[in-house]
Amino acid sequence: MLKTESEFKQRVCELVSQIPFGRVVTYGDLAISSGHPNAARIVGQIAHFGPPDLPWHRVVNRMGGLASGYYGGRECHKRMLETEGIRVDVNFIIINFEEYRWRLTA
DNA sequence: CGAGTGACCGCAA
DNA sequence: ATTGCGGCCACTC
Repeated sequence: MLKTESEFKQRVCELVSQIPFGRVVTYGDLAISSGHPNAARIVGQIAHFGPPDLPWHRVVNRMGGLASGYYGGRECHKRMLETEGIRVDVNFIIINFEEYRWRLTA
């Protein structure tokens, strides 16, 4: 068996790194796809302390809104999404979020 | 090693 | 419809 240490993190890390361009995912989905339906909080921790190489800017909350602890602030995050071709509301909420939402193969 | 925190989500009043 | 609270697991100090 694999090491029981942070199997969850490995899963989330992998999924995030596999998010296609111009696509977004929710913390909840990542948690569910990782095996823990209500571990969305952990995803946030991993996102904050996790590897910066991963496109965390493509990860948003359930409402499709940008997070708060992103490096540089929501402004940077918003620009990133816009760079990906995703329209973001002035309230930092992704427009047509469901349309950009990437379906995880749970 | 122990305690606190956290980029969340879901439900209840 | 809105607001408030709890829970769950991992990571850091």
